[in-house]
Amino acid sequence: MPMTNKQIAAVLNDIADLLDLKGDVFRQRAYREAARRIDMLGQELSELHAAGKLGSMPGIGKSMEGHLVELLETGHSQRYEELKKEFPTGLLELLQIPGLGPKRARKLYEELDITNLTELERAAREHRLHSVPGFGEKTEANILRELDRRGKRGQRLLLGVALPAAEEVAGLLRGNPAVVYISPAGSIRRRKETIGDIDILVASAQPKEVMDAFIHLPIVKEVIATGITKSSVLNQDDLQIDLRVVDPSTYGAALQYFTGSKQHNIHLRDIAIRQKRKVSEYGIFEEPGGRRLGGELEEDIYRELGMDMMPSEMREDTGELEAAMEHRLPRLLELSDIQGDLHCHTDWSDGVDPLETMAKAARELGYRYLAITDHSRGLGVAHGLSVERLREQRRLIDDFNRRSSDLQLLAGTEVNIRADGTLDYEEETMAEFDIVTASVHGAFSQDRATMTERMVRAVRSHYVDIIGHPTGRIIDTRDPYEVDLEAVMRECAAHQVAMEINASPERLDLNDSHARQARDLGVMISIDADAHVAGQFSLMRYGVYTARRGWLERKNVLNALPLDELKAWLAEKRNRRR
DNA sequence: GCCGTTTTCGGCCCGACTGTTTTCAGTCG
Repeated sequence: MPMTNKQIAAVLNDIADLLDLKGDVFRQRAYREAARRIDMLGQELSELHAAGKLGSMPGIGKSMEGHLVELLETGHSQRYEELKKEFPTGLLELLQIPGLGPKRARKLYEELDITNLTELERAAREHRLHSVPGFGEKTEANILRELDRRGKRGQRLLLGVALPAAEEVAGLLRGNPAVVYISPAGSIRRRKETIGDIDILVASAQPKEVMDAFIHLPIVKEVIATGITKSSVLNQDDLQIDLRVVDPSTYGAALQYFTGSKQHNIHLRDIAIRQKRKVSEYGIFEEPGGRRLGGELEEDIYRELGMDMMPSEMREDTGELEAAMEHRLPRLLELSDIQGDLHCHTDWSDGVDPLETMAKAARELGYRYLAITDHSRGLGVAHGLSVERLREQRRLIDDFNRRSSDLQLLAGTEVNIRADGTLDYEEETMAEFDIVTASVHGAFSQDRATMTERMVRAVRSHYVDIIGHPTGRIIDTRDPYEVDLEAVMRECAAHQVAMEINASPERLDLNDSHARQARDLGVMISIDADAHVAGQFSLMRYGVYTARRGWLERKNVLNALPLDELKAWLAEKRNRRR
């Protein structure tokens, strides 16, 4: 069993930390960059290796390729083992304390023989730290405070929690006359699936007034810090929200900078240097001389470098800067392109609302179609539908469609993919549905080969239109099951089966990089809210964000098709069956 | 260790803040 990407990235990051302790800054950066690339990769390294394509990855040169091959084939790295002999491994824990970097961690090791967090805490409590040159009273107190906060700190926030909180604040401040521009920034603006900090950027010539309004908002429970350029508060849900104020003349440059990602900015500035330009959060400048070329608008930065402006979701340094330079950025899917939702549940299975209520909510969103896809009979916990109840529900759907001119309901199912890859209804029942989503709901712990075979079998059944939440992950709660996703994708492409981006913020499954891989392999994507109550249709936007992060265009998305084209797609598939 | 519209050698983002400093190193985002 070869190491997974996550495991390999963890080893490379450890090596980077160890190199950092040695003071080998640039080599450290190379390892960290390789780890980052691997972490974001849409497919397993072992597959790339098997295909002989490891060396073609950007940021991976001859040496790194050698390390990766060694890790994949032997499960360990000689370089790593040697480095670990130079420093006690507990020293790496110290680097996780904010304010403690490689230089000072090493100093603590050399001067006080501190080799792990426990020893650090003891030394700090005994006030031994400030005997080390460069460590004073405050540093010691800060380290103690951070040690104390450790453990209490929660996980990263889901975008589905962070974005509404940021939008609420932005909405409340937008009407303030001192506010010229306002926008959430950082990973929220890039619509990453999880968020570290909630950052909001304001352009104003009267920062005092903005800060005053901010810290007195009704949603503010506690003011953590307040200054002229930056303030931090806790809202009623104990979420920390940071607000920065900049002068309107530098707003674009600041928004560009604070949106990131860090890698995107580093690469952007590197390109700027080659063009004898300098980019900072204050603008874009000519070098030498420093004449300012722009910066009030975000577009200024990209335009002055000869690039098209790219959506914030793309800014992860995965090729968007090159594409922008060559004027070949994709035209990303928009929420308004979505014509309907192909996956929802009613009170017939484990949903809350009746079918009529769900249909009404879909109509209010302007959808042209909605697939009713309750669970199949084998899923007892979710009140899966028997064949008799399916027939009954079908009559209800037909009846609705006779009365409705604007919204069409499709009679569907979210059929369970059993452990052996067979589907949960007989063939003659499967043949009656307008649309079929098939999903794995149990036996998650099968080995990789079994799970892959199981899903491939479902794809080949000829009755399945969409594979639902294809990896089964729940963010920060349940890992994806072991499966050769690329093999499943190839099968989907060959059999005209779409894959889902489940838009529920705790799923987002497929994720961004998988979605991009699916697109590259020619797999259609269906983006669905998987609503179990009418209000959840609005979660669709999170799926669209994920699709945009995966560079998806309208043509890649099944439910961006108008109803007649969707029906044609489904009919073509049904004709293939014969 | 990576990379190339100056370069196969010699670079590798930029600015702010903090705490410890008499002018700056370390850390962070």
